[in-house]
Amino acid sequence: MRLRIVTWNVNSVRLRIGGVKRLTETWRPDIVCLQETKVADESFPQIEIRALGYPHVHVHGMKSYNGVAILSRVPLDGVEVREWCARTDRRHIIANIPSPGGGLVLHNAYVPSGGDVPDPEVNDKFAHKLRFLDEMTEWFSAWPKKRVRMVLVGDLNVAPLETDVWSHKQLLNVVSHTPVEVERLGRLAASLGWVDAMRRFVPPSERLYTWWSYRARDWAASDRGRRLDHVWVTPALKGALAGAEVLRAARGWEKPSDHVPVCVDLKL
DNA sequence: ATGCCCCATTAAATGGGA
Repeated sequence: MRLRIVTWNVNSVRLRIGGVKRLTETWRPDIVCLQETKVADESFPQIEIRALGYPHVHVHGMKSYNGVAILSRVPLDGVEVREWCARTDRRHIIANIPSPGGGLVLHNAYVPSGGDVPDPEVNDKFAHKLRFLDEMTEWFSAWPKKRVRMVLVGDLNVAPLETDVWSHKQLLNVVSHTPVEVERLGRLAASLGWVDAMRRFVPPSERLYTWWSYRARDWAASDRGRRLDHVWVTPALKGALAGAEVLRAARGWEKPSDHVPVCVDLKL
């Protein structure tokens, strides 16, 4: 069976219903993971989303900030949420996807952006980001390494490779691409031997972005992007990877998010 | 300088994004 999962930082789900519709018509994903929904659970646009063909909607949101959601064509079970860094800021939702040969565990996460100054001593937001990554690393390290079949998607807010940013040199001291964050993300990846699905299909020698600032006069012409959104799978699923794609065109849609959707196909 | 916009709150500013 083919399983297509999409992840998208929508930057307000209520403002992006049209974008979600267009995305689902373009790619026909089985499951859509959203971040930055920016809406309390009781105000989530359930009816509009269900009408797009996703009757199974699991939300974990709050007013104004953060928030994650999983939209699915198929029923999911074991839905859980996790909070990190002793906060309740709604950044992680987990579900089991039934599949032949045992289910998959799906993680949908939104890592803190980290503010402006890349120094945890003077910037609490950056300290929060590093602690968030460290706590996730510790938690994933406790899972059984060999057999676990898991997918981690979301806005990890770190662009790890030199080709994940428009200028490695100019972004070395800019939050999202600093060596300390890249190292922390590397430790998270090592916790379970996570495989970077996007880079299995787009070689590390090629530039690849999923985010372009709203502030650029012409995002496409300047093309100063970063790859902040990721799809990772555990080694047990590496052989199931059948494709990955970035919907770059979505950045040019009416009322765009500053992030674009990323798609992965698994052959199970 | 990369860039000075977008989103949610609430009613003109402010906080957050990255």
